[in-house]
Amino acid sequence: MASKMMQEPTLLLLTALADEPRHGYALIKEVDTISSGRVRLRTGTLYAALARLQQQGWVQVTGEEVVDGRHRRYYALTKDGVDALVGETARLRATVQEANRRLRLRGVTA
Amino acid sequence: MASKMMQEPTLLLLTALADEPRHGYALIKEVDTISSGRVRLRTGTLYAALARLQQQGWVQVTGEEVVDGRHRRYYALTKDGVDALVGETARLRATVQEANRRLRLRGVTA
DNA sequence: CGACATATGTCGATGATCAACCTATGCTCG
DNA sequence: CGAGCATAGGTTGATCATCGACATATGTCG
Repeated sequence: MASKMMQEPTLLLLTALADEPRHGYALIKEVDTISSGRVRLRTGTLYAALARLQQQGWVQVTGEEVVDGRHRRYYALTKDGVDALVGETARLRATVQEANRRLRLRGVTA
Repeated sequence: MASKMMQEPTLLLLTALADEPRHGYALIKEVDTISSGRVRLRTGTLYAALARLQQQGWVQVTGEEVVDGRHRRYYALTKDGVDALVGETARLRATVQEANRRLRLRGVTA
């Protein structure tokens, strides 16, 4: 399992869930913020990803509520989800370091 | 252009080309090394990616040679390719930092 | 002679994301 | 009071990078 690297929307989604549970619409705005406006999660991407991550056991629904007549469903990272995010960031950091090391060899200041 | 994030095989491919030009088969082994054996570039992925990156202007063929009766085609990063890699690593580093910051808020030592 | 490393490539399937659409409520502005 | 926007949930078909399998050829080792 989990042999293939996650894509940027998924990584940002897990990052947006890393500190506390959030509901779908809040995740879209949070990802927008985290990525400095670069990534706007589409609902198609979001709900497909949440369904997939739940099936993988990385994310789970922790509650629902109605605020001002609007329904909210909250999602949270599981222990496995936290582990996955920790592992992914470690691997990415290593790759980024290696890329920058090679760029410096070439004379590029990264 | 270049709105969508590159995937891990592409990132590793650019990283493998970051210090010096390499030929296809050498890129497969180099990516394997960089990723500590985690990512084995399939030739389907490699040559499709090289074709795509050439069309994007990030990679170009810099020479060909025959060594021990075997044909080698060398690929290198262009200026745009270097810029793309620098930008990508900067964005990834920022996301990784943000993910780790949130994980620490949760009490996870990343 | 058979197997393996080196070297380049093609092709159909898979799957994550995108773009576009849908429903519904509450608030604000004119 | 009606239009438009932000909030909140979702589905569906298309796109495209990657995967897995296959194809071809040479040099080397046992």
